[in-house]
Amino acid sequence: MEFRIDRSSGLPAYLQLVRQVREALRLGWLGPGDRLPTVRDVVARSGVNANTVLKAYRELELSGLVEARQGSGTFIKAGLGSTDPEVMAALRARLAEWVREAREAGLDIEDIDALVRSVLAADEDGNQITAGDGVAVL
Amino acid sequence: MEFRIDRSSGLPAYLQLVRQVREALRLGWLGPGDRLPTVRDVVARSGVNANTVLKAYRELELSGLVEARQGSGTFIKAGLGSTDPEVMAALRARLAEWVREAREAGLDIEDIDALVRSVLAADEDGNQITAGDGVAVL
DNA sequence: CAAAGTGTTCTAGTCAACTAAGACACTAGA
DNA sequence: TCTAGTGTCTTAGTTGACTAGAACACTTTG
Repeated sequence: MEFRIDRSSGLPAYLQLVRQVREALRLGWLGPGDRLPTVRDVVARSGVNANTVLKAYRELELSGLVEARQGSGTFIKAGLGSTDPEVMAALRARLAEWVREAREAGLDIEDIDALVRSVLAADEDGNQITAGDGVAVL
Repeated sequence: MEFRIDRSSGLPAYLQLVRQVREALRLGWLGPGDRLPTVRDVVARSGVNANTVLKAYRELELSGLVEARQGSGTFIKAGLGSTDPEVMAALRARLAEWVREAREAGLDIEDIDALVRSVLAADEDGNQITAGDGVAVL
């Protein structure tokens, strides 16, 4: 497991860590029994403070995804991704192809990002009732 | 132009505003001469403080995208999206189709999001030298 | 001119995120 | 048993995001 902390993104570091673990679980890169990098490991390599890492790990523990064993490490407790890895790989391949097409059409990363976000937002609106949960639409 | 402020996302409100204006420019929804919602408008509808909105608009102004005219409003100064609208629409349609497939395969929004992010991250790594710019890879 | 609507500034304060450095408690392995 | 590696806690402090409320400056319209 490798973390990427982007300090310029505006998103709090501990949330970036949480998100990345969750994503790794979604994608099947991590599964029950796997050990996360040690707190000191993350600290040493990213410069993030130990308390920040701890906060991320604690949040993951509270949501039941990991289990911290003092003296030994932090381990994945439950999985998240329920999708067949092969299906996942196929979808991934087709998405990668779409990205390639977009790039060939001259779009840069930000263009692609904007497009993706707008499509996902539209999809979310059409399929789920999320209004009210802290989301204001004006 | 409609803004969506998601207080639970962890991303500062003013950055959400900035991002949404930039995205609208990328997608061609906004162009030079268009007027952004007034500061008081955003305040009234979202509950965000005037200073927060102002901070977002100021950031957009600093990057040369909008122009604030005191007493009259804030207007788009320059465009961002350079891509042909038709090409954009085509790409959008194909992406929407991909999303539909993903949903049919049983993926939920978070699965899709994780997949998209990982593909985009891989793409970015392969095509651009972004190391060093505040991004730590561990 | 007057009024309404616009961006702008100010002061004061709260809260979350993060840093810093150290100490403690527990576990696994030599 | 000792030691290195682990998670955990404590205290103290800095910074940025945000809120609150008010006032000011300017433009447009009637």
